[in-house]
Amino acid sequence: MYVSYLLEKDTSMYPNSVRHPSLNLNPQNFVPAPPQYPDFTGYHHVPGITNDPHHSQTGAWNPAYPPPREEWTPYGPGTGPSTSSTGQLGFSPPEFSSVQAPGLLPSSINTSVGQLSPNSQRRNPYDWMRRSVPPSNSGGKTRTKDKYRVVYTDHQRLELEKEFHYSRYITIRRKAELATSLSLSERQVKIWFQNRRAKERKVNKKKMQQPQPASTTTPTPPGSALPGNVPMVTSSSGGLVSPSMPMTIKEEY
DNA sequence: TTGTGTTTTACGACCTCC
DNA sequence: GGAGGTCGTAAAACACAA
Repeated sequence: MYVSYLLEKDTSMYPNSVRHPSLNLNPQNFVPAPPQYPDFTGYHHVPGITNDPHHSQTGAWNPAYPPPREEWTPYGPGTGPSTSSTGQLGFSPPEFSSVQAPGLLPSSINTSVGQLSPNSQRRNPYDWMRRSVPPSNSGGKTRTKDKYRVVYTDHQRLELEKEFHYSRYITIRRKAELATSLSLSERQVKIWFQNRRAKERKVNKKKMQQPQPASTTTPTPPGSALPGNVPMVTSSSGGLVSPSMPMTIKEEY
């Protein structure tokens, strides 16, 4: 997905991440950084995701992530008409920098906007930014109603991806915070994580079925066979560890 | 423009854990 | 029993070739 490519690609965006080196490790093995939610007494998350340790600038995505995708030219100025609004919050690019929860995104994202991707021919590089978003409230949509599926804004997805990269399993507290800051419901956040894990498993599965080329340009994080770098604490990804036993992380508190 | 394949939200069924 | 996990699936949104 696009957002993850952004995350994976632009290491400068999240410099010095403390997360990734440990993604394949148990939190206990997480050396340099504080363990993943070792207990929430150690995780002082302040409203406004920014302050959060893992979102802080001490954290960068490990370059071990997959190489940039050519078409990935993120954060261009959304040109389309549609950057409009999300069901929950409007994050049209202009708003993006002004309205967004302070610090939700590194400033580099916003500042770099126009610089990336000159490329623009058959496909507007910013197309992905212009997702159509339901005009109004996303809540309350059901399958029985005409429009039951909302499209999350890129900002929402980015933040979710960031969180996902930090941990495949979100804590209750983080879920609440994220939901609040992204104007999503906790249920949506939960489901997003579930779907995201499913996607990751699917991708990993696919990769495992394909013969691995001898060399790739994709640096692989230590301990991880997968560029997507999945499995950290958890067991479930790609069946690397007993897929049948979802690891319920009863974190926090 | 349209047809088709893929991705993204959302849900239900079922399972495990507390 | 409730919360949250996976798995499978529906359907909207999207990408892209013809």
